[in-house]
Amino acid sequence: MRTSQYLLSTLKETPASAEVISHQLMLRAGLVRNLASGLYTWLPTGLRVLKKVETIVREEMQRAGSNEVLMPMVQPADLWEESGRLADYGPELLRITDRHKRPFVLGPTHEEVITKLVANELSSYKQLPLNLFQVQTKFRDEIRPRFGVMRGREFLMKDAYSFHLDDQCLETTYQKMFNAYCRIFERLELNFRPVIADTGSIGGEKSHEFHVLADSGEDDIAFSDASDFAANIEKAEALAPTGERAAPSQAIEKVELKLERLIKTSNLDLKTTVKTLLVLAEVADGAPEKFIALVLRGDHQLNDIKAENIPAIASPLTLATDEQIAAVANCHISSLGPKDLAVDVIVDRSAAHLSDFVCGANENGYSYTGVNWERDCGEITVADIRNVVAGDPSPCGQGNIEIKRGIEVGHIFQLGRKYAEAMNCAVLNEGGKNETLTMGCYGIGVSRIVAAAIEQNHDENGIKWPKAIAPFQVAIVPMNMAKSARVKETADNLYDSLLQAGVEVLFDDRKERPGVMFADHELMGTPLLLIVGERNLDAQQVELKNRITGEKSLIAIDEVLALFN
RNA sequence: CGGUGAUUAGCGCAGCUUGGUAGCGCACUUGGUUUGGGUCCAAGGGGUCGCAAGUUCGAAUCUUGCAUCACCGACCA
Repeated sequence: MRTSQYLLSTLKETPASAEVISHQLMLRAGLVRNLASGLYTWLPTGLRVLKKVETIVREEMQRAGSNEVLMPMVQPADLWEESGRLADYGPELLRITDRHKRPFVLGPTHEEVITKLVANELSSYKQLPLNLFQVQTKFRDEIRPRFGVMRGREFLMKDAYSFHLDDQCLETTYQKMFNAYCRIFERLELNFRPVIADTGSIGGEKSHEFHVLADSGEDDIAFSDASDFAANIEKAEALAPTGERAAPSQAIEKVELKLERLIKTSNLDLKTTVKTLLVLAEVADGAPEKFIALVLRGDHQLNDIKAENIPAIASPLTLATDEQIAAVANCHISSLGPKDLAVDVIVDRSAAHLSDFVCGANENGYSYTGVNWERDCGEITVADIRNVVAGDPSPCGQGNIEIKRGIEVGHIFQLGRKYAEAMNCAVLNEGGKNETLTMGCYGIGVSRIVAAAIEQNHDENGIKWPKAIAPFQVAIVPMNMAKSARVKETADNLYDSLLQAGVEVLFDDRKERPGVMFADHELMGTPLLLIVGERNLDAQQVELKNRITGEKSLIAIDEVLALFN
């Protein structure tokens, strides 16, 4: 490709709307342009990268035995009615109506369509297992699209679905997909981790997320520093502290200071205090509202998901209002404490390990010191309700927890029979009986990967593409071609021979100063530059510059082709 | 959806307090100059100042409403 025929569209200045580095660079390097909130046009350079990611994903899915299909983006709302998700999915599902007033949705995912398809196509267990995938545009009407294509409303996704008669077969495919995903992210040269995940609203038993590690990521991931263990922070178990709890050594004492003041004035370690939260309890329909107290060590944070998973606690988790707290404990939230509280108390494992601790006295402006659980607070329930923090022992039993930010680029689930049951997806088994299938589903955010790759591979001059997804393999940058016939001839010849050899080459034939060309190619992240100048032509050489390492070397013109074999 | 802020040329911004017919830098066009790291000089094109209503002799500027965009939060395979 010659730049004179190409839409380069680089920008010197950073558009004000771009927050994260990948979004800034994607705009500056001319990869995408914004159309409306969460909607992007892919320009030629961006599309080249997107297609390369897509190709790698496709190749590895096919290698793992998945068949490519293509399903409509527009789906009849009836299907969603059938699965029960029309009501569940909420406003993220964009609903539309056709000219006959029939309701449709823009597909945010394709479980319904694929399950319906398979229900119609399969009739015998002999056709199983079956694995189908597509690369398709999805639409989710995100509450807050941000970070460019990282969280757009319309995005490109590879989604695969597998169908099985039994759980063991599903497990085998799940493992296969797990391995295929690892291969994909290795080929993309991304620093990634598979992470144990919450199955969330989609349901099912087993699930892994694949995260690209980057500070700008939206998810917190807990790692072991001594093993492969990694889990979404929502899912990472906080183990009970080891060893015996120390015996009470202090007498309980009431002091006239708010807990907050007490911590400040007497240099109290937060780890020797507990904080108390009041949340709604789960009650039968029609029963009066009831509350439960949750107690955490002062330095720890409540994990909403763990709390919600406790049956006694109302889901979604709802914190009591100031008025409700006053009604229960006759004090402000800052003076709540577990002693003599008129509601059930659930204590986090770490808080439960404390002795002689400090807490609120359920009386405005007063606290207790030297508190001990059984002696002063009576019966308590202990549970894991906090977020893990760096330094906690890893739940895998080896090493300690480390926390990093990640960008979720892949997610694999064992779905189970939820959709197959709803859509009546069954085959005849060996005994001639109808049997409902079990399913897996496996997603990869193709467009998000482009952004994630930039987050991990850039410097102050621009993008540093991994070789496998660079828009061009090499750019020819001629020095003062307009004045030098020799430079022009050499560059032309190099371009022709590289093109013929099937190399993706960008020939910068603009009448620009060298600095402008260098800056543009560095911004776009082309891995190799071939610099053709008078300086080296007498020796029949051109300069080769590596974008990643910054290394420059001279190379004989007739050896250039050999670089790309 | 709540909180905050923004909306003036393709991009980045000033002008608004104190109303008087719109400006700077980059980009773009033309000519010259320069040519191994974003040259320099000159001339030029481009804006119903987000939309609507109101106040006023007169509104980018003041008032009201609406829309869009972004940030923080809640939400999220």
